[in-house]
Amino acid sequence: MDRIAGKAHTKHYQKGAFLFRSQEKDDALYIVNRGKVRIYRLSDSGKEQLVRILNPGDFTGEWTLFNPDAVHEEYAEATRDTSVCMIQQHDVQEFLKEYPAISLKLLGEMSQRLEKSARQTAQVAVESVITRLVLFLAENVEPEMGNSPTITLPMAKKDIASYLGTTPETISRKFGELENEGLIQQLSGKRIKIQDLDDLLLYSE
Amino acid sequence: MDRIAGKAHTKHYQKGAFLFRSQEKDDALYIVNRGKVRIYRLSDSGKEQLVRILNPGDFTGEWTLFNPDAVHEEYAEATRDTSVCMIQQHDVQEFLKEYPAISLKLLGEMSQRLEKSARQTAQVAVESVITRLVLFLAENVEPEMGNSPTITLPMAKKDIASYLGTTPETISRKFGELENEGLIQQLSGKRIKIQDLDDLLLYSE
DNA sequence: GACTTTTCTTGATGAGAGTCAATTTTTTTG
DNA sequence: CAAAAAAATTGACTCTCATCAAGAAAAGTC
Repeated sequence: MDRIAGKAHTKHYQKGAFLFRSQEKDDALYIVNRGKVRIYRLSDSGKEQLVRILNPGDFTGEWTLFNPDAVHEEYAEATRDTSVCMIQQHDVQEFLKEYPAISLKLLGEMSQRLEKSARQTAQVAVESVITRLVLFLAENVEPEMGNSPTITLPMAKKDIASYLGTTPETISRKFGELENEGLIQQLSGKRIKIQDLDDLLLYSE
Repeated sequence: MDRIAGKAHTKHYQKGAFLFRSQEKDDALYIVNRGKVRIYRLSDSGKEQLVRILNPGDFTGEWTLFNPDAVHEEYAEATRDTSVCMIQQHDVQEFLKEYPAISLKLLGEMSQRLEKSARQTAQVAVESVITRLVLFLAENVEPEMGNSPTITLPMAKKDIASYLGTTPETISRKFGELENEGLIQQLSGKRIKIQDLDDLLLYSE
């Protein structure tokens, strides 16, 4: 373990700085220590699609890691002051050869991410916006509480819009619709009260 | 290598048979030997979204492999007579521990698939159908030829529709549109002639 | 706390794409 | 090769959602 620790660098990024940009050559693995990082893509026409948000403990960069020659197409932007642990491709490969069990862990993580991505593709492709929003809310309820939970949106509404492949205007209207139907209540800030989770899920058809 | 060969079973599926269905407990890795397999998902409302098509050499089942307890949400259907090599979760894990280099290969494959999935999500989310179709065609040109290539559609148009998150009717219309614009010619069967690849790509805005 | 900036909301309008239905073409099968 | 099944096409209609614009609210900054 010390071997790899010796190869890792800690880097700090201010809010708004990029860990990497699309098309840039880069072959490091980034593990977030502190802060928050948005991973997104840009279409030809300049519209962005949020891929995911990295919180402490999350990592990115596995693409270039195992496909060193190819360019990647994502942007990684620190949305607040962030520190990351950065390990070069070569060192990671060495490390994985030495500790095969880690590869299995990594494969597990990757397959989860793949599953999530496939699910998101399917949702964006075939579900209406209201359904996507409901499913998004359902995925983000804190598991603790019962059937009438209060949730905290994990990102700004404009980011939810981007993540769900729609616009802030539409998201705003859909939240309004859910509130009119008595299914949710928008409390202050990012807090949302769900009246009845089952009812909410039933609404998405 | 013999160790794993001993653990593998060969199974045959007739056209229309399922290797597995959504929600079914299953923890095997499937490697396609011969034939063709459609991997797809169903929305609540019953609409399907094609995730990918497996040809000989391709594999699936990695999800349950590394997340044995979770249920998967995909359907794997043989679209012609198919034979697969099937290996149980436990045996794969043993095998990977014994040959760590394979894990690295697998990680490479998974990260490519993840990249492709993310790209597809982004496209379905923010691009118009005509743009998605053009990008799909561009991705499927055989690399050999110059700027006026002939391509063979890798799947039925209805599957392209499903893959691109739209309907057969719309795909049919968009192909017609491209043909009217003089950008492509639909030859017999699944063969398409592209007049000028650059022009085609420029059209997608 | 006042100012600036970003995010969110609301309205009006239009276009892209889905749905339903009927026909034609292609592919499959015995 | 003929019959059956599946896939593709075309037309008419509808509707969800994006866009543009303008104002309100919230968050961040000095």
